[in-house]
Amino acid sequence: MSQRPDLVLVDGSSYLYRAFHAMPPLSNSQGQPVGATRGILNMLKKLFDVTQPLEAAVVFDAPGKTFRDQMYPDYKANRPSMPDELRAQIQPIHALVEALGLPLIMVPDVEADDVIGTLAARFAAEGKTVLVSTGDKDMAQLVNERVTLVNTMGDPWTYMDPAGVVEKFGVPPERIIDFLALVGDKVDNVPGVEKCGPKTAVKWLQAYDSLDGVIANAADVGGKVGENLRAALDFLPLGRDLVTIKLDCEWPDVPLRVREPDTDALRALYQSLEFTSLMQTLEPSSGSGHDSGTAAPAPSAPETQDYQLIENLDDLDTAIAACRQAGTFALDTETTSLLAHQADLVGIALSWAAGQGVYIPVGHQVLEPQLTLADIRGQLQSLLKDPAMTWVAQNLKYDMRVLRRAGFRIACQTQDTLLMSYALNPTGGRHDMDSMATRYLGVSTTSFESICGKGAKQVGFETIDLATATAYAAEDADITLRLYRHLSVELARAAELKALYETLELPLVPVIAALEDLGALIDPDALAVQSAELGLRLEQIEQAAYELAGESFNLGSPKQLQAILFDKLGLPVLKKTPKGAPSTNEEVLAELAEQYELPKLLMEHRSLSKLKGTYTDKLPLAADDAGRIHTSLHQAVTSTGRLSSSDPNLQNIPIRTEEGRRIRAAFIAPEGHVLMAADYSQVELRVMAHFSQDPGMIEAFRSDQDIHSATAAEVFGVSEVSSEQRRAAKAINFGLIYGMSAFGLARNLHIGRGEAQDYIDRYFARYPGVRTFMETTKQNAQATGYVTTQRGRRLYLPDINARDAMRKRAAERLAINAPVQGTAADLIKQAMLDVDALIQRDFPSVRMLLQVHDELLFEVPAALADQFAAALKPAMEGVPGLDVPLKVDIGRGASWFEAH
DNA sequence: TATGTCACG
DNA sequence: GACGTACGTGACATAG
Repeated sequence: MSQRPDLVLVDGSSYLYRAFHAMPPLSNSQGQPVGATRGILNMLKKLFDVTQPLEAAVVFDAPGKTFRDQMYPDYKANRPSMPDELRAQIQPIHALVEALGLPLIMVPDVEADDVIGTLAARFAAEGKTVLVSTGDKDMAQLVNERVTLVNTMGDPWTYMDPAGVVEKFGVPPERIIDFLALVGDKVDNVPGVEKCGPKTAVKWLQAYDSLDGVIANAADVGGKVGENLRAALDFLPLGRDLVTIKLDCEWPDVPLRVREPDTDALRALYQSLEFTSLMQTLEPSSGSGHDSGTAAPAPSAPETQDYQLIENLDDLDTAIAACRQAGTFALDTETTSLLAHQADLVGIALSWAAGQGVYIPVGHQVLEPQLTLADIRGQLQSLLKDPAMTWVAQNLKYDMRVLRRAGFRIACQTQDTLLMSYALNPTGGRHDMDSMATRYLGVSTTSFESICGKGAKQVGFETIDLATATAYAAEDADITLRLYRHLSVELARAAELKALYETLELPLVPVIAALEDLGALIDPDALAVQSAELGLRLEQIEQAAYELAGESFNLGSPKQLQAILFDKLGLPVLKKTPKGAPSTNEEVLAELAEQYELPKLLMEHRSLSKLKGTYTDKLPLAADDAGRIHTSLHQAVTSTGRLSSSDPNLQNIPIRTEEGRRIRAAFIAPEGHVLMAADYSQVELRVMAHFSQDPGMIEAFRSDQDIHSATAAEVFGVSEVSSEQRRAAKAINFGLIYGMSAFGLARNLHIGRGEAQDYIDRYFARYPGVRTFMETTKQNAQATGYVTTQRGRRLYLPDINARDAMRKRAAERLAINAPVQGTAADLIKQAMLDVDALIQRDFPSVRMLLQVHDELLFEVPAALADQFAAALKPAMEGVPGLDVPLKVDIGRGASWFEAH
């Protein structure tokens, strides 16, 4: 074929297998198989170099069954399932195709052949020339004077036009279907006529013109093969249908124009695949940037958007079937509330292919007709309970809670783009869908605010008209699926981050969802009593303060306070805020309180008004009718891997002061239950011991010593440790975890800098492994740009090589702290999974209630308390990973206060 | 919305 | 020689 074709179609699925078997089993340094990827990449580059078409498509089989399986249950029945080494290469290959600027097409329910046939027929009908690149002989049926095949696997390439088909098969293209039906196809498990090979088939077709002719004259055919032919007569029409390539598939009308390659995306892919020789073929990077682990967004090539409103059961069936065929689908719920425990379903959006999505309204308060939840329940449930299906969500926990609340059971596989992004780079940007669409896909999305307004004027999604709702919701599902495809490729490039996501973060979602659903039970009356008492005391303090100040003022206003303390009363300014104003924080007030009366009152006022304003007044307002508070535990917020809690924050309930502990006493166990608290003892220091491998520190934990006393004995060289020495050692141990300086330690302990430096020197002399750990950690961070936890969680530190010394030192402190804090977070997350499994297996009546960084809180039936405690302790202490033992302290009681 | 402060680990 | 100096969160009140 000498002239340039108008359209080039690539049979990706055929090449996938051929490249896989043709190439040696290459893998890169990560153990990732890359042989087929390399083969297909080379083939595509050469093919498009030579042919230079304006339009093209690389077509792959969509996952799942096809219409042929419906026609013939044994279709492809003896084909072994795809080898794992090949399956692992599919996503990278798809990503490469897109990065090369080639349109990638997969259509559910049909095979790649059918899509190719349909496109070839369509273009040929318009008078355009088509080149089909395939290794599959069945494709010969597509050949005509405008459609040519090329097999690029051999050298030289072999082209097949109509004359070539006759030459190769002995029959013209329009007889190929008949030919294949007679011969059969072993690979696809389509039987033909027993003992009828190509020779016989050609002979018969020449004699009787067509398959119909052969069938009509079957009685005349002699010999054993004739008997076989007559035996096959019933099957032959079906066989013919099976080998016939569809020319009229439905498919997403995506543009087939060949785009410029996306060099940034290619570079990222080549790098991760370790195709280093190909890196040099790319132009220099356009971005200035520091690579913090995420590839630059792909070019925002215009995507067609096919978003449909589902108004009847037929359309619903079609959409559900498409999801089922695809096997992987995005589902996004629209609801009446951001609070999952009071969110009712308003609608469901689904997407099963890029650019496609549907919206199924079930609870809009509009006049337009819509289905009801009852109408869709069966179909949706069948999808969600099917372990062969994969549901992709953005913030899975929310949608999971909403659907469970609506009565659905979730038993399918799940994925969460929020957590994928977080695992890839916790500080790489926000992980909400709009931010991720911009960052990863280079597309901007319709924001919820632009649909529903914001602030006080915001309206519920249930009031939105169906067309607007469809455009918004279907896009959400579409983008979620596209993000999933993108993030899957990125995660495939970093095995340990993939494992972190798959084995820790994702399995934790249902555990946290259940814990949020349960909610912590409080005693609102006790809090109300405390509020009233605090109110009285605060008033007394205010009156006393006004007298001392000589005027009344707002004690809660740092600004007014500054004026009174420093301007009016002339107290010394001990410290300034970052903005340069005189500070009135607790540390300052405490020092001033040694000499003056007013600061002491202010400290008490601050403390009590905090308790009242944040806890005793507010917590009762957050409780539901049953008196339970459903906090949100965020899994993708912190830089280190910890959870965070909000609305309300239950991870900062007071404990350090007596008045504060009264608030804990208002968190109670329900009738017949106890609250059980299980704390990891000194977990961060144990992590430090593990990382540093310091013999002294490890020994202290292995022999279960009081670590602060042990540290004091070592540092101060005494056998009897005074309480003052222990306090100092404790401050050093904590400072250690934070990346302390002599200045910080001095301030904390109220000692001189020299003395603090002396402590630090002595500490490092006794625990030299710790100093080594700190130095190597910093060096590693400087070399790689990030630090890691025991489970491979990564924190990027862009400032680690900063010129600005202050920023550099701040990054160095993070380099030390993040692996420690983050590893502790990894450990307790694993503990949550293990304990959840324990509960499901042996203690189904026990409920996990809260996680507070190193503590888990449970509601336990009183009768089971002993048994559960006995099982809980080894479960938590048994979390693997450290070279020092973990220790768990367990307490229980009628309230959280008593459990401690 | 920014700031200062303080509750927790 | 000066500079700024311990990690991670979320909520509240004030003030602009």
